[in-house]
Amino acid sequence: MLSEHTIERLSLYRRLLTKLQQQNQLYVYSHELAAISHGTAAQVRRDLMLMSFTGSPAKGYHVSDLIESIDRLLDAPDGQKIALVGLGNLGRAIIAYFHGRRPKLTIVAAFDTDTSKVNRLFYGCRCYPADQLQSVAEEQHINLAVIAVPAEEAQHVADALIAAGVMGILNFAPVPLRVPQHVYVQDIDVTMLLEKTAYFARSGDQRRSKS
Amino acid sequence: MLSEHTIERLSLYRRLLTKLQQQNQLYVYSHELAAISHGTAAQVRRDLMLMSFTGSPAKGYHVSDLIESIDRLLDAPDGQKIALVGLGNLGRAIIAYFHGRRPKLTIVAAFDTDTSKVNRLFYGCRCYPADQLQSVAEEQHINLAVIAVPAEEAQHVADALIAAGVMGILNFAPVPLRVPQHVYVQDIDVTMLLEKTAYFARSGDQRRSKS
DNA sequence: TAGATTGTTAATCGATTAACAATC
DNA sequence: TAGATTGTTAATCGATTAACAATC
Repeated sequence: MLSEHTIERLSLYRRLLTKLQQQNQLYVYSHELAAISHGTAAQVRRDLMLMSFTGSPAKGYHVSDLIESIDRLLDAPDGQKIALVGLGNLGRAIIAYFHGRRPKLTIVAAFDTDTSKVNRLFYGCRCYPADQLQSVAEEQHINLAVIAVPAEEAQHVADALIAAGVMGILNFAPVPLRVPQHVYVQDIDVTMLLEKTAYFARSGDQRRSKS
Repeated sequence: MLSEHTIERLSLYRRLLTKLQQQNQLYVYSHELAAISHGTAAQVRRDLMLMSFTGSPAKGYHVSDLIESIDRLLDAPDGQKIALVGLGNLGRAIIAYFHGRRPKLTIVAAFDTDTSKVNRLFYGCRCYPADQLQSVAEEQHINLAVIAVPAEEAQHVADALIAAGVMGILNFAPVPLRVPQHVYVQDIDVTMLLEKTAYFARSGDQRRSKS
């Protein structure tokens, strides 16, 4: 099927396409799309070919048709519900950022152990006590989660989420989660990425990374 | 030189090694280190070989020697100074998290446009007005930066940082920064990664990612 | 010794890049 | 038509994995 890299780039293309659509630009060339992923025109053409989307040599690709195609691939028709675990600074940043941003991806429940946060609303999203994680996630048919808790709690949280039926996890905790094969985990390890940036800033390497 | 993937894994190995050292474990086998990067023992051996670090078939690798070796590679002898631009929820999460965590990587200055934040201390780090970004970064010989501002401001911020001599940027803003070749940019695009997680959660793909 | 692990090379795998006829 | 871009295949590149003699 489609590789991780291709999916990443399609997500970026869609972001640019949406902006172009707002500017009423009808068509786009592969080299224009290439900029947003720091890629090449050939790569864009290959990505779109993989999803069987075709353009014309004269005009390029039709913007809104392409958005529709990417939507069909990336979005679940009925949307996907997300649980956010951990309402510290990071958790609040995430809930604030995603509020109303991607209609097909909605944070429907937040969880924290802090009783001063429990039962309050954060950007329209209710905070539940952490010990109701599994039951609430199960009831609401949540299938995605963002883990923004300290490292020590992450595995425990992941276990509860998976028991509740969660299939994908965005994990900010700097620990390698042990999960069954059918669960997809995307780690975001800020410390590691900062250390890498520090290294390449010194070594003068000119490569760049998208993650 | 060493690839990005290798540097990423060395950072993770060091994290595990530090924990083992605290537990007074003297030696470690490659297959133990492999777990933290979701990698294989062969990969660990190859990574360590690339940095000319050797172990013994009987005991494995010497924990504190290996930490020292990785330190020598990843850390600048005198440390590196970091500027944090943007003190919203995300910025505060970052400054709180890194406070006292990695001695060789210190956030020495924060910047924000919000006058209610300016001149206050955040975890011992002073917040300067955003328009002093270039002058302060230059004076303090800052060579790394974390960008945690809205997308529209990110390019402007990056330009000022680079003019001040910054060589590496950890960029949370969802825009492709245009930078000169000698500057290393590590993007952390949470929206894109969440969309990818949503896709693979549905498609049942069992791969996993470290970023 | 026997057995597990190491260092290192060769084979495999997958993604990117180059190339080019076909198209508008 | 002339020129730029497309779809698609082949070549290149780099990283991972497999293999195995040497080592403790």
